[in-house]
Amino acid sequence: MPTPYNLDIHNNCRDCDVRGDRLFCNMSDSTVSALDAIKFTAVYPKGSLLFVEGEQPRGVFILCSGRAKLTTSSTEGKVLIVKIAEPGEVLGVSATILGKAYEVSAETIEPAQLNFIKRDDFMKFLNVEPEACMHTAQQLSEKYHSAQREIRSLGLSQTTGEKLAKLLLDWCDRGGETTPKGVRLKVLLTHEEIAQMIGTTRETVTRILSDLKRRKIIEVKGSTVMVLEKDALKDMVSV
Amino acid sequence: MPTPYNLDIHNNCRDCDVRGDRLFCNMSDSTVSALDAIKFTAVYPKGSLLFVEGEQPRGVFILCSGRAKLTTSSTEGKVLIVKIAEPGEVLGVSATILGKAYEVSAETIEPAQLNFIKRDDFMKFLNVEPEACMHTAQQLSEKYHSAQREIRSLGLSQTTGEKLAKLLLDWCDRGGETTPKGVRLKVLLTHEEIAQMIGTTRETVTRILSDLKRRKIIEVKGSTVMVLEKDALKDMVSV
DNA sequence: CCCGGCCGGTGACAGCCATCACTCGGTGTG
DNA sequence: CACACCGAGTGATGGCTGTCACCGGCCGGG
Repeated sequence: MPTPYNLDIHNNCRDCDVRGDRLFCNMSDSTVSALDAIKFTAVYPKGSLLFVEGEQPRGVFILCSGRAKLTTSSTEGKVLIVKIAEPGEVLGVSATILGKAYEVSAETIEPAQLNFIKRDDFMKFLNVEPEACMHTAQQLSEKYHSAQREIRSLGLSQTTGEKLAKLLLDWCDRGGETTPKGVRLKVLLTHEEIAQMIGTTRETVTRILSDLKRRKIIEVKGSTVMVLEKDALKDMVSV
Repeated sequence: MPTPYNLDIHNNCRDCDVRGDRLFCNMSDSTVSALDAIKFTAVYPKGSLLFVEGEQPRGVFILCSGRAKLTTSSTEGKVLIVKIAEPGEVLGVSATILGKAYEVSAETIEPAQLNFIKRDDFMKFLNVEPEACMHTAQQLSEKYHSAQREIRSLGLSQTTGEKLAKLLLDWCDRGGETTPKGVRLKVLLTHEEIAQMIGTTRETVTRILSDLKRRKIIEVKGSTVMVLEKDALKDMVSV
């Protein structure tokens, strides 16, 4: 049976076949059943705004499949992509727990399935299910960890080239496909979005990528980037 | 009776008179007693290294009194002060929970009292005491929240002046003493350290502060800074 | 088929700021 | 008292990169 957006939909967390791979969802049957009872599953198209920076927290979203970008922006309209969230992550936890406004905005960049849990239900869930609370603490630790990496990269990089090199290396470690020639990456972001990830402008990204091409460190064909000289990238990075 | 470093030492968390004010420590008597059983209290002089970035996590430190700076540094030796931790904060939680290396270094900048809890004990504590787990999740949420603020400031600020203005405004909201003339701040950091907080150089900090003085936005006398025109600072900030 | 919009590529230019190199005053120490 | 050391202040300079401007290619829609 075809499903919307060609997603493999799991209506029931208990029977979810990828549950074991997910840091948060990997909990005992009884806890997951409790989760099933309070969650609302929905499939969102690309570009859906899940929540907006500054908004009072309505609850949390568990990203079952698809990816979402977390952004923050200045009053001048400049946008910073804080993170690309992957399946398994829980979005909006910290704001929900603290009862403070969401500190970032979340927007799907692919069709995505999400489980929404209302704030009250989620808090009760944490209080009643110690295992859930523990997994939430882990999830938050992961978030803090990756936020620290971001801070390091933004604060310590000397040049924009360094930040971009670091980003490419990150991608190599994450979704890279290693080939004899080098690491092949699928980059589904525009130069504009890459710029927003490292806090610079589109033109600068274009220029640095051109430079890397000229120096035969990378090759670009459409949306695939082939990293030929990973070591050369590493040499550019001091963070 | 005089105590080392003139600190008011609490050997016993249960009888601690500031417990109620502390996000983490504000727990039921039974939970706090369990905490008392596994903690090691010690007083550290200024400049003590509690843990170092990259080190495997030994456990967590609860900051009872005094402040500590959390730093991260590049291979080139450039240092970024990620945060000044205040009493009540728990340091090293995320690394301890994940079992990954500490992502920052922690160093006391004043004489400080800390409770150390070994990793195994802490993890058991979280598993056995749901209330502790909940408070840890809150603590982590706070940490994530402040990390996000840092990311915003580092990534979205257009100029160094903007970052410094934002830092001054932060200080006004935190420890500022409001007077008819403006907000009086005690700045116990050197220009060098301020530079490390906003990812710039000492010279630039000196220059920007001089500029603010010339424009009569601030006055500096020794280690006290008087903010005369808070609004002027706000105008400099778009983040 | 043409047109508009989005994305990528490039050049010119100015401005911010990191770097280097001094100076100066205060503090502590031998 | 001389000296070292640290923090602060300042000038000169060069390079990175943000900004503005324009062009070309691609794609989808009328």
